[in-house]
Amino acid sequence: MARTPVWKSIAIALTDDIAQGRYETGGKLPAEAQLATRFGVNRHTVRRALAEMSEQGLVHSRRGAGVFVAAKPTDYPIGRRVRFHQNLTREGRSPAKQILTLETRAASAREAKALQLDPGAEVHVYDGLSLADGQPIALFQSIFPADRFPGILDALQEQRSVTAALQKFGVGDYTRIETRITAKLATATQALHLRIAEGSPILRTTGVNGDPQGRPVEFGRTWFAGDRVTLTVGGES
Amino acid sequence: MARTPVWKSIAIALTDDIAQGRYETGGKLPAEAQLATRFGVNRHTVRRALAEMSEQGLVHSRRGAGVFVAAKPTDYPIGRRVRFHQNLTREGRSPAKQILTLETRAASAREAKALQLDPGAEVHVYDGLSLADGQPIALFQSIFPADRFPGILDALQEQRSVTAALQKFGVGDYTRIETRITAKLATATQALHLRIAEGSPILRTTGVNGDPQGRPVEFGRTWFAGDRVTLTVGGES
DNA sequence: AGGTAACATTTGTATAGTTGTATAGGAAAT
DNA sequence: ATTTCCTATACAACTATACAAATGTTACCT
Repeated sequence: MARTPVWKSIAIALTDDIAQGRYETGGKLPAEAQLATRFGVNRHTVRRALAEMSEQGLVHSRRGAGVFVAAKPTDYPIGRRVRFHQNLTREGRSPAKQILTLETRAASAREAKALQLDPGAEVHVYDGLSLADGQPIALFQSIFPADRFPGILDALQEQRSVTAALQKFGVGDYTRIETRITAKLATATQALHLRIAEGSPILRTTGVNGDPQGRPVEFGRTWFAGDRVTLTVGGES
Repeated sequence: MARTPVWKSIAIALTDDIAQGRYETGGKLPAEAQLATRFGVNRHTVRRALAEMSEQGLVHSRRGAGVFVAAKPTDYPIGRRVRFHQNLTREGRSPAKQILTLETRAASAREAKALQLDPGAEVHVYDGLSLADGQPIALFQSIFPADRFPGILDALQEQRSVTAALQKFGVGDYTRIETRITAKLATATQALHLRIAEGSPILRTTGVNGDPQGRPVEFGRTWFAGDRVTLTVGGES
């Protein structure tokens, strides 16, 4: 008779707790030490159970903070119009953006080409972090031509929304000109922001948005946490 | 596999930022709290990174003010001609002098001997602070024979430059007759002026400058902040 | 103009809590 | 005998929170 290991039954019990809604998604589980006394076992045994659940993507832990119930993977449509805020509210999730850095610098060759600028022209750069229900979803970098959008960084600082900021400059609508998607591994800093392990899979998309006249207005790069996002293509709306 | 600690990768990222010139030397870094949100970690983790960088002399912090990019150590040539202003402008740094006290008093035995004066003769004393890019570099004390340079204190008060002041009295050129260098620990008052910790290493130089005829015109003592200055000897120009 | 008081900002310090990792060893199943 | 499961302990790394201390800024009064 192969008895089920203790840790497995603990994992089942905790999984059930989550399913029953006793711990809400995104919420914190009791500390490992507390769970250990609750189940009357050593902390390591609880850890073994949590490791199993973590591997299944049910929970994720942050050193020093606690163990959290993982949110469901996000479906993120990549169509002609990509609007972060819209994408998430449609799914009933609460989006948020966090500014990491705002700076102005000379464009790299790659950036200048994408935006059809002279090499070395000035660009405004917006580095940020996208969150859904408080959980990091993606890192992004938005680059705008400085001469056409002077002071756009101030607008972004106030509202954080690219759509709203561009509207201030008379760009009421913009659509994707080009999108590329590749797979990468998370660097240390990326992993830090996205709260994933170093070396976890990352979806990187590179895209250029243009105004109705076809002039490029934004060159954007986005790094999605592969475990939390599913990109969907097609099915335009 | 020993993963690199989070604080280390932050220190590396910040060091790189400084090296890339994103934060100019002498300039202020974002507040610890801001850096913490930018890197998505707790403030203490940022502090750990800053502590490492501070130990390496890359930054220094002032409570209530901020964290500043430490200026690179200054190469200060001690040759036959020591000109503070020249030394720094050659390195592309902006020098400044700050007067602490100007007074006239009787020379001590040591001072009288160095200047070849009768014991108890009157001397003018110029206590001041040298700065590079706004950062304190050294405390100094310049002593002049009062009978030969009456009213030199007024000249110094106007221009603060020893070279210019001596020129007013017909000393167009002067060179080092003698220089001594020793190491000390900073006293409380010295530390205050130099903005270093009490007990930090201090380079003390004692020197006598003389006119072309070999007559001593100035007896000077300088206390350099050991962390910020490297004295270089030889390689006359 | 100058001083002063109040306030907000920022770094320094202390304490406690939480997860991550390493090591060592006992008990039970194969 | 060996392997797996679990316990026990200790320490490192990071978080969370609160408060102290120094600084810079601004408003206001004289």
